[in-house]
Amino acid sequence: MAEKRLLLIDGNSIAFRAFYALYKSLDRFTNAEGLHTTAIYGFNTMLDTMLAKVNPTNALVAFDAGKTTFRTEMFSDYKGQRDKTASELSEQLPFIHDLLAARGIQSYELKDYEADDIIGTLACQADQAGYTTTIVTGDRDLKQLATDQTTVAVSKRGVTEVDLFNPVKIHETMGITPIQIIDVKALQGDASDNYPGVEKVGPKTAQTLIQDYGSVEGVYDHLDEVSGKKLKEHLISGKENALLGKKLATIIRDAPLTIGLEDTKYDGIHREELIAFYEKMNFQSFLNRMPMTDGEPKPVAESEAIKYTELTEDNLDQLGDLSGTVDFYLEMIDENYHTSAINGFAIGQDGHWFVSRNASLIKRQEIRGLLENSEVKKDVFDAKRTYVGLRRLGVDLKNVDFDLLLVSYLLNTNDNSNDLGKVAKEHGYQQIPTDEAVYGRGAKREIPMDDLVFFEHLARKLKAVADLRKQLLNELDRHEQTRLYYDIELPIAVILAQMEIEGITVQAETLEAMGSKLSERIAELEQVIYQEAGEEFNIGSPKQLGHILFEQMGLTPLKKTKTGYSTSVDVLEQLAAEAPIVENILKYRQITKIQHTYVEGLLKVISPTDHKVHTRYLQTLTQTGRLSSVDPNLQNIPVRSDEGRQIRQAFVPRHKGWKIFSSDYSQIELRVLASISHDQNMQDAFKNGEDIHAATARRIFGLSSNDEVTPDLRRQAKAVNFGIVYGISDYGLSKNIGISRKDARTFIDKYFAEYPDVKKYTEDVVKAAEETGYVETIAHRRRYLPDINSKNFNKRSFAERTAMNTPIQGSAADIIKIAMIHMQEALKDYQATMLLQVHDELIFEAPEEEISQLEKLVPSIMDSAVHLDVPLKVESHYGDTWYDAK
DNA sequence: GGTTTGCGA
DNA sequence: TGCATTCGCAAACCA
Repeated sequence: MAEKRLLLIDGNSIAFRAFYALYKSLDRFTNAEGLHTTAIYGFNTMLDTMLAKVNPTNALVAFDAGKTTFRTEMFSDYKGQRDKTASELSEQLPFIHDLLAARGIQSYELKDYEADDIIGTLACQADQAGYTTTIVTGDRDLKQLATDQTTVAVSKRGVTEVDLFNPVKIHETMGITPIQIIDVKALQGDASDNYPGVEKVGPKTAQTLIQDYGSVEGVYDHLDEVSGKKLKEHLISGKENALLGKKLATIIRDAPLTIGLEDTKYDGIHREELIAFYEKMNFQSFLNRMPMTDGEPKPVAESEAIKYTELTEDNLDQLGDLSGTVDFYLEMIDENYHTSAINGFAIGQDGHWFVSRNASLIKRQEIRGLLENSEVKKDVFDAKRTYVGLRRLGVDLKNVDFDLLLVSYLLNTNDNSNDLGKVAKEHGYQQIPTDEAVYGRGAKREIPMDDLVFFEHLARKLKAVADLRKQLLNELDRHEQTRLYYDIELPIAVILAQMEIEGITVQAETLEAMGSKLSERIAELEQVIYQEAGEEFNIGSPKQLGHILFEQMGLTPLKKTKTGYSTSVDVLEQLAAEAPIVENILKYRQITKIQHTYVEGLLKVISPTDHKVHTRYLQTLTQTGRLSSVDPNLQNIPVRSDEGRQIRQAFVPRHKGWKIFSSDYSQIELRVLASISHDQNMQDAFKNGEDIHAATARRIFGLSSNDEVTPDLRRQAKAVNFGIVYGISDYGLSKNIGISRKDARTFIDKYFAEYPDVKKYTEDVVKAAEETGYVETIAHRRRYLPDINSKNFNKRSFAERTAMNTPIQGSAADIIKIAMIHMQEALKDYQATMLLQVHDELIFEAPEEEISQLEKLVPSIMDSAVHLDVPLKVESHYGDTWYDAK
């Protein structure tokens, strides 16, 4: 038989605790209508914690039913001292009831009784029925309800931390049984409930008396044995109070409840209702955590049966009825859609789902006609993937309208799974299992042999896309992200697909020649290092290297990692003077990095058919809106050291006589900062075409206009500029430019003094994040920061830095995406082709005769992509290889 | 699969 | 008091 676990919550007491726990944040926690939400928020936090802890089968929250109870009947001053409940709290109580309803938790109150009595009665019934019960309260008096099966959890300062009491614990701490708590309280009285008890008898005396005589009655039966003349007198005169106190303090265990245990069944949240409630309360962090609340027993929706038709050569005519908006899904088992097998597809609309393993059917006019028809809207999951896959079949997908993956990413960058089933579940849709569940994972991942399994999964995927369309597009609209989606992200998906398919030519011979030379150097360095170490070891193993350097050779370990000594560059650089081996290790690291990651790595991914590499840009991954690049990553090809930079010599135009042409934004992030902060001083520097780092150096080092800005001062100012963008600390800055922490603090203070509106921006954006739970870019790209109000310093600080950085980095990402869209349109008249994007840089290949036009065209499009308060500056370079485009 | 290291903006 | 600049990808090592 299943275990029965009952969770009983003292509603008023917890609401009260929650309210005062967040009292200091009262003004920060309000919803759009100005309702304070501290108690609701705290209450919900407690629910999350306790539900996870108890995993109850039954739950109930008890409330007090108004001012008068049988206790006030008995003693008119009962609780008479209490201040009126703060209006900021009482206004929240109705919403706590709504919250409970949405969470599927029964709430209950009973006229003339307090919450305690409801809890006492149910706990008593539960004990008899064999439940394990947990009572959550802020009121220590409820400890009297503890039994072997019932634990009382009393919340500590906050609402999530609790002290647990069972009879054993109570005996250990007070030397009495739970029931005797009533007697102790009767003697000592209760200031908050406003009854007096016996004069001069406090907790200590009361406890000792009850330990000795068992109960109030016991004390009076043995009054002559009580030591202390005064005490005896007080006891005699206070007898009536003591007996009254006992009645008041006793929690009723047989209240006339109109419900029973069978009414407390807990089956998990009402998802839609709860989402709506969170939205109304502006509880972004809870919204973000919705998918993660796996600890709760969610109703596992029995998937409804789904009907579908297998498409064959012979029934393609059935697609003739499709019009308007068509749902389409292309299945490719491997992550890399440039090379993956194409395993099948699904197409249909409005309950008519067609599936097939035979991808070549897509080329048939009945299907191709729909996909290529720009009058027919298409709904898909992952537009870019679908474009590339279809292009491999010779089909040009047109007019994608709804991309479940892309919309889901824009709505919440945290939910960035690529698995349709997972994404659907994030949005409360249960009718589709994950790919992992159907296809397996890792080495076992494969398309099911069984048609029934595979086809059903395809059909369900298609239905999920169709079913989620309306809900998600509405949400997009509520986020004011409709334009971001239709004007930026959907067009950029097409352009990225084109760039990926085009690829960039990489000369294997060039890399191979470099590889041979590097191998020689590596072998030489190895010998020298072994010599210096006095033995052979694996230089690439941080563990073995640490052993050699710090144990064998006795160098000073400057930093430790989780697992041992750190041997990172900054450590080794500081040790370089101590032993010549260190320089050689640094060189060895640098060369092997180039060899393994770039020479060998790139050789592995050059396509043998076209001698190109075809990266994949991940459009729905980063938290800021940037792209990332994989297989290979073409956004981190070396450039800073010349040895690394030479890798770029292998990147060449696809035709002889063509050039590589590159344009990059100069200091785009600082310009964005100057614009969104409205800082006049920083804007002036950009408007006057000044070198921003030199200008900053002048300001923070207090140089006069004729003083020379030395390269070192400029370097330091540059570090401060970058630090500001990333949300700096004095510690980080001091480490970065090798100055004392105090000096770093001075620099930052001076910086904020010189750029006062930058300071204001950082404060404002954090404050806005605290209130709304998210930050936004200029194009309304949104990032939720669930940790922004965290009590954990680390988490909160990280969220604060992110709040400052994301609008800057993300707006820069918006800008270059807009530029790319304009660029691709303009290039229709040219042979030149856009090949790569590296965050603030676009790389093209073009015939030499177009170069002079590109030198005007590309910067003019890039710098007019958006209108900021400061000009955007673009620099261009070109050459025979990527290396030479400098 | 996690850790350390190092490449880019 | 603590902690201590953002966003990424990929390699080798090691359990």
